Amino acid sequence: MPKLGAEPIRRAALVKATIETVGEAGSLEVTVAQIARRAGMSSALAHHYFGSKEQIFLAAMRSILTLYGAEVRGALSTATTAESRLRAIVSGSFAPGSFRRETISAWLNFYVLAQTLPEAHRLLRVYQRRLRSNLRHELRPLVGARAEAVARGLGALIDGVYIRAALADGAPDRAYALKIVTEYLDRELEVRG
Amino acid sequence: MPKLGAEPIRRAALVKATIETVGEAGSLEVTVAQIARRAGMSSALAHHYFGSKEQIFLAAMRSILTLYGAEVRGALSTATTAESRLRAIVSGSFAPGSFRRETISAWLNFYVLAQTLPEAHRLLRVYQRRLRSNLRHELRPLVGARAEAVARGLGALIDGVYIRAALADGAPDRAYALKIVTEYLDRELEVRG
DNA sequence: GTTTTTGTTGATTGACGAGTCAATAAACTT
DNA sequence: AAGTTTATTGACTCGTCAATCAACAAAAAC
Repeated sequence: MPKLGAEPIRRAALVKATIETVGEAGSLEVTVAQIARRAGMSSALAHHYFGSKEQIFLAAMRSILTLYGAEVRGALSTATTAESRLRAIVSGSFAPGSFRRETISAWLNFYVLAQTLPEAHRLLRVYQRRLRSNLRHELRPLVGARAEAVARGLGALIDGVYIRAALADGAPDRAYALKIVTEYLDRELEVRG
Repeated sequence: MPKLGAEPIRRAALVKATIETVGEAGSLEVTVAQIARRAGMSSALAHHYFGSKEQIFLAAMRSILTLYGAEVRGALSTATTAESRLRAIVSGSFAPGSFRRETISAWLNFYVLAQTLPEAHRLLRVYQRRLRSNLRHELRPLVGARAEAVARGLGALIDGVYIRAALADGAPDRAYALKIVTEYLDRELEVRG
């Protein structure tokens, strides 16, 4: 029953299934067969399109990072002032598309993958650098020389809130996560003297 | 060559080897044989003392959390005022005994383990609750009603700084990690009006 | 000095899983 | 209609690894 032009559809289905499977299992120790079954195909086909399990994981990770980037860009698109752009980056980081149970769990696992797989490591570094650079850029006019430090702190705090959400039971509380990070930002933006 | 009273020595050696092996591999996908070899014994003996790989991991995780707790308590022992105690908890969190490359990497992996293993989950929750409760207690006289929120923020930030250190290349920079968290604390402790 | 307890391992079992391959089938090409 | 390309899978290979077991060794107990 070969429909032509199946490749992109199959690849997308596998990426989606990978995130779901890893997220649900809470572990990278999932089999290609499990992923393939969830994506509605044989494991042989998964290997046919991706070549190896490693490549499947990398594609899934790229997908997560791409989605994340898109959500931040989306949030940024309506913001004009430095402060509103800053807040857009933060709230974009917790957009409902990314801040989901399985996505967070998959994210955590990909973090671990980056310890082993150089390409995964590279991907994560690119994301981190871009985030920090964006934050720094908007922070400069607001906190001057402290921009670098605040950008790093914000980045770390976002990661921390993420992984804590991975461990919490029940659905991740978006408003609550946002509140923690926003309050940090508020403190830093307060005029002091 | 059976030396008597070997059990506690063997167990300790296995726990140490587990942390090192997981830390170096950057993954939980290490074999019992690898761990046992590093600890200088056969894999059969590792199974003899721990029963299963799962139990070995749990013992290693308990060890990490115990060490962490001890370092925080140690730092606390010399502090008297609320603020100095608060700072002791923070700097204790980055004590050189805990804030090591392999320990951090192992920590991250155990975080993942907590997604799968209920007992690991429980252990992590106990640690988180205790940390938050300690922080809240010292924060109360300093920031009043904000104590709860600040305690949560600090906890998340510490975790975030930890996992970022796991990804950084080179030795983890203790002073730098401490600086990020300390500055957060400084902002929160500033008198505002 | 024999029995029991504690320590220890090599060899084996049994399961599982990544990746390959040969075969089949439907579409497109000429 | 014959040939080519794309899609698809069941069956198989080969390696790996957790866990078990039988056997051996030394100390303790009796």
